[in-house]
This record gives sequence, structure tokens and C-alpha cells, in this order.
Amino acid sequence: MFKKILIAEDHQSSNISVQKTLQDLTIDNADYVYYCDHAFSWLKNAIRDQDPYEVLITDLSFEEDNTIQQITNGIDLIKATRAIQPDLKVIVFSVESRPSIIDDLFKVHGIDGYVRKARHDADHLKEALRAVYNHKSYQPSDVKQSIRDKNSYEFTTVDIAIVSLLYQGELQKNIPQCLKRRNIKPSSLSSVEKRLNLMKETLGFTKNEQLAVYCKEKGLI
Amino acid sequence: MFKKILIAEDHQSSNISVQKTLQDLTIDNADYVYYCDHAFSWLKNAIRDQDPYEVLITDLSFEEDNTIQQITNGIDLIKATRAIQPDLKVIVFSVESRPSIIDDLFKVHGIDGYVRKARHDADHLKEALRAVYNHKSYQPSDVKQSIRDKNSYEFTTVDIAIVSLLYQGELQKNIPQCLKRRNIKPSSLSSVEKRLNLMKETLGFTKNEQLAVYCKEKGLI
DNA sequence: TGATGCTTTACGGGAACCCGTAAAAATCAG
DNA sequence: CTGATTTTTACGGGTTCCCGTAAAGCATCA
Repeated sequence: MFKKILIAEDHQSSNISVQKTLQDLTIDNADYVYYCDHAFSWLKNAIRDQDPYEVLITDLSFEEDNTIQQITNGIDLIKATRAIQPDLKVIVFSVESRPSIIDDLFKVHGIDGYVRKARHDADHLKEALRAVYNHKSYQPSDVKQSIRDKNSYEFTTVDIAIVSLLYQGELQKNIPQCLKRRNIKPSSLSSVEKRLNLMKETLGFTKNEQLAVYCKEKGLI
Repeated sequence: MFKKILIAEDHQSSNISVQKTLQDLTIDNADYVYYCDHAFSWLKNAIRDQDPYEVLITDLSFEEDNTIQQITNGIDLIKATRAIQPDLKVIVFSVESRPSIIDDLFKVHGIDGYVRKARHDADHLKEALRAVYNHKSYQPSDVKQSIRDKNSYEFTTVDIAIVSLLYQGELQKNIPQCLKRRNIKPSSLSSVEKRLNLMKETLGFTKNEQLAVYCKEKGLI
């Protein structure tokens, strides 16, 4: 099993239980920090001392407080880490359940495991560590399930651009110009109207307000 | 210090760390459950056995899974509990940070302490237990702070009703009828327009879509 | 090449919404 | 009760949005 692990997690209670979970796996050399900047320092220092960490277990969202930080969230921490230690195994431990976000973590940021904070998260974390140790990636089944669920409507690039612009306060009649400026293809006012209608009809909405809230909650905009 | 405590928390990792926190306070007789229904059973049985719990520490949101539950969230658990054991001390331990929701817990549901899952939550939980043991209520300072912060705009009953109706898909021109049906006072179309304009102007928005997302995120609708 | 089907665009009438003004109603002080 | 102030309502013209239809663009295939 892994020997040297770093935990980056701002919630004290989560941090404590991750420590305990690692103890159960007889991993004694686990360090824990509450800020991304600290995590990055520890990772750097470990490399300098020629005793690098094998695994980083990190949360995604870190709350701001009065101590100013350079790195403010898990994704930026992962990006920064990749630059100095590309082979570090990364397991993300977060409440995030939106498939689009989790997919990105694997596909764009190349993480090795994802454990969602939920009913059996401590057990899942153990499974994840074992899987990653055996050079497999770990993604719990319920996430894959919700990927399927989510396919109630397949949002295209245009769809997301349109709703984003609306949410930013753009007038509908001005959206064609914005789309043309960004070289997004169907850009006429008719097309914008058509896409909006299709989205609303598919999702059972009648007003743009509902659509905006829906997209915002899903993390699409 | 308290002797007999029940923990209702669906996240295994949070549950573990609450247990550990109670151990630190040398509270050995702490039971823990992962479902509200179980919590309610344990509370009932303890009363039947004439050895009732002194404190309930509970989360607010419990995730659904394949086991169907009667009580599905912390607030309903608190309500049910109040009916069978009104003097039970209740400490809520949740990620919820919206002041309107937390205020309700104290004012409507009469809880004794609130600890937000955050950077020093384990320490705060200890403080809360000590405070409640000394017959004081416990509400961390950062919540009170955010109550003040939130006062960028004071939403009235009408405001919330209007945005809710919009979010439910009601046409703006039909909202006056809805308001009259509910006996909400300024109900003319002009008033609706005026309130909407005031809200948007104060919050720096130009479109209803932005307002709807804002209110939804704040838990106002 | 030209016929065919699909997507995108253009346009126009009507509905909903925005905004300013003014009347009506409610509130309040003296 | 009266007059002044504020709040609420009523109304109208201009803009934006909705929606249906028709034309234009574009790829496919005989």
C-alpha cells in the first residue's frame, strides 16, 4: 500500500475522518493541511528533499477566510501540482455530484480517483486507494448512473453560450452579434429562439428564468 | 458533560469525525445512525426504556438511496422528535450557510446549537456541546456576520412571491391575479413591475433571469 | 446538373414586457 | 376633518420577445 500521502481538505471534520481512514489502512505517513497553498508547499518541499508524496487526496472547494491564498481551489491545486510532479496520484474527495464537473476532472485534469462525500464515503475512499494502488482509476458507480440520468437534454455549445449570455444580462436580440463575435455557428436570432424553445420544451419549462436557474444549478453556465 | 448522545448523519466521514470529537470530550455513550428513521426509532426506544437521549446532533440533508424512508431530512426529524421529547437538546451540524435557513432553525424549530461544516467545525462542535450543556444556545459568529452581509437588499413578502411565481413559470401579466388570490397587498401590474425593477437595480441586474438565479441560490424561493 | 431533404436565416404580426406619467387611494400630521 | 405626502393603481406608447411561415443556404445522391 501507499506510504506517503498528503491530505488537502479545509473542513476539519472531513480531514479528521480521512486521517482515520488512512490509519485503518495502516498508512502512518499521512500529512494533512487545511489550505491549498500549504499543500503545494509540502509537495514542493517533499520533492526537494527527494522524498515525494505518492498520493494527494484533495477537496475541490476551499472556503475563503482572512488568510489570503494564491491557490484557492482543488482544481488549481491539481494544475499547479501537475507542473512539478506529473506522476503524483490524485484522488478528489468532494461533495460535487454533477457529472459534467466530475468528467472534466478525469478527462481534462487526469485525476486517478473520485470519491463523493456521501453515505459510504469512508469505505469508498479505502476502495479508491486500493484501486489506484493497483494502477486502476476509481469512479463510483452512482456517478456513472447520474451521467445517464442527466441525458434528459444534451446541451450543445450554442445552447450553453446562449443561456450564459442571457444570464450575463444580454438582451436576446443582441445575442446573435455576441455569437458571431465568438464564431459560434448558428447565430441568427431565429436560431437563438429555436434553441431556447427546444431547451425549455424538453425540460418542461415555459420561461427563461426557469432555464437559467436549471443551468446554473447543473453547473453548465 | 452530557452522557448519552445520538448522532444522525448520513455521510460516513462526517459521522466518524463527530464520533471522534465526542470521544475527545470523553463522551463514551454516543450512538450513531445514518438515516432519520433510525434516529427516530432509537430516540423512541430510549424513552420507552426510560433512559432518553440528552442531545441529538443531526445533519439537515440526508441523501435518498434505495431504502425508502419516512423522515427524509433533518428538519422533519426535529419536528417529529419535538412531539415525543420536547426537552431534547438539538444541535444541527450542516453545510448550510444561508442565514434565512439557519435563523428559521432557531426561531421556528427551537434548536439549541448550529455548527456549520467548515474549517474549524470539529472545534466548534466541542464549543457548541459545552455551551448547550451550560444552557446557552450556540451560533457561530460568522453566521451572524453573513446576516449583515446579506442586507444588500431586504426582500419583502411581495418580492419573494413575485420571483417565486416567475420561477414557477407564471407570466408577469398574470402575477397580479395570483397575488390577489393569496391576499398579498400591492398586487397591481405596476407594482409588480416596480418591485422587479427595484430588486434588479439594487442588485445590479438587468434581466429577470439573473434575479431568479440569485434568489434561488440564496434559498429565498 | 438538378432534385431532395435538412438546417439556417429572414421577416412580420401579435403578445408580453418596459417605462414614464398621471390619477386614485391610503397614510399621516395638525 | 383637511391638506400634504406617500403608496398604489391605471393607462399608453415604444421595445423586446414569441411564433409561424417562407425563403435561402448546404449537403447528399442519382
